[in-house]
Amino acid sequence: MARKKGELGERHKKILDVLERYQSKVGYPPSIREIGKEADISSTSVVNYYLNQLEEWNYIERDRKISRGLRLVNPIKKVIDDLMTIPILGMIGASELIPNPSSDFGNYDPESSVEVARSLLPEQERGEKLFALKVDGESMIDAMVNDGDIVVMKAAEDAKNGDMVAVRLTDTDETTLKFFYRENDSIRLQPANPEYDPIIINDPSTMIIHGKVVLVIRQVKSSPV
Amino acid sequence: MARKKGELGERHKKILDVLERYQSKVGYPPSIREIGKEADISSTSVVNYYLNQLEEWNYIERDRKISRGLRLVNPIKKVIDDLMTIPILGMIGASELIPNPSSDFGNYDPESSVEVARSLLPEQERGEKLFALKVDGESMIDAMVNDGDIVVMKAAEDAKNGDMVAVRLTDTDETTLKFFYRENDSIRLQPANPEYDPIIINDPSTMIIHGKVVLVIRQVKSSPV
DNA sequence: CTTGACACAGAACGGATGTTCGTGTATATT
DNA sequence: AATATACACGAACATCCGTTCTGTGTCAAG
Repeated sequence: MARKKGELGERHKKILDVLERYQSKVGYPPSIREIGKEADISSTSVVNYYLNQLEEWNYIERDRKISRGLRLVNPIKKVIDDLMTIPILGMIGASELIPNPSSDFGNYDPESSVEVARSLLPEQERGEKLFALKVDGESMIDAMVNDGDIVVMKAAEDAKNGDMVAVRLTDTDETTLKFFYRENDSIRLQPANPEYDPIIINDPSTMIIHGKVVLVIRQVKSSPV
Repeated sequence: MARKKGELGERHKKILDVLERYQSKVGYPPSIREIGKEADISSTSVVNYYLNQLEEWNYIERDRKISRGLRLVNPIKKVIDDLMTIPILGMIGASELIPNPSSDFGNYDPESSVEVARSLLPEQERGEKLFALKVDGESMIDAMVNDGDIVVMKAAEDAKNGDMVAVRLTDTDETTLKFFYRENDSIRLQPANPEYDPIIINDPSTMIIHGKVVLVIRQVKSSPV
């Protein structure tokens, strides 16, 4: 054989190079004819021939019958994994309602979203659908969360022990952030600041869990005082 | 003039959202018919109509006559330069010394660094040389900063009113985070939590400013209690 | 010398996809 | 009322583009 199986020939490398440069320069993948032009291959079938091999060897992925339906396996994943855009769905405060996060994805607004490096998120939350809320007011001081802080959350109706959750207490009609503990016959909501006392819930129906807190971000600008 | 500048209709937002999701999920841009399907628009001409507007308003770029020949304007820049890797140079705690940040910046260690989206940082700090410290212990509760939090800072020897600074008090030998105010003949260090009292410094030589706090990040995993 | 695997080219086919046009419906403006 | 404008639909059209088929040349093994 002219080339050991699994090793890339000149044209394979050239095509991969074209793919990478084209994608990063133009913003979308090249067509077969464009690849041929860049890699000095006159026939579309030959380009197709090499693309099939590159796919088989797992250098690229192809979507059949789709124009420009191919992508590099490595770089794309990197780009996707690096940065997450998390929408800020609303405010959270003393007597503030949280908008339903499960409403469809019609809420695109570049003004109200935070970008977070995936590496900042806990391992198991990186693939989840997250949303963010901006803290309004100083009612969450016992959670060590300040006015203006951004709280990144995952929607949830239930929680495990030790999770920090956003809960709404229906009798006092307030929303707070607390650590969640299920005890014998009650639920203990523990503030992050040990100087504050926990809340004991005996009737679970007076408490609604909105979500689990994943990340708190405080952008320090200038003093509020 | 088609419309008031900067105002996006419902369908504009939806299309931008589809564009972003599709691109980041699939790896190449959607076709006009695919956009229509995702955004509940039945006619290709209507999708084309909105794409033309989005192009005119500089939200996207289009290459005519080319399949899937469109790209978002923002995300490309996002990938290139919107991620900062900030080194974690050490701990900050009750009696902990802060290593000199200007010493050796050369030791790149992926284990001890945080990646932060530039958009999270205040405008004027984005080009600066930043470093991060991990909070050790619960001595900064009055600054509403918890054990394990990551504090992103900029090195500084001086501060302006309203800045949050990391200061070391030489007489009590402790390092804390406080809002900085220069008053008549003294300096007032104000805790972020209003329930704590400020510290008044009469002798400036007993206080060393280590840096200015830019960002606080709290990764919520499980309860410390 | 065959044989067959491999690399390559060109052309033709047909589906995928961007573009254009005719039409319709609100709403505001004159 | 008449006109203009923004928004919307669907069909027809012209390309764009992936796929497939036929054919050529090379080279090593049988």
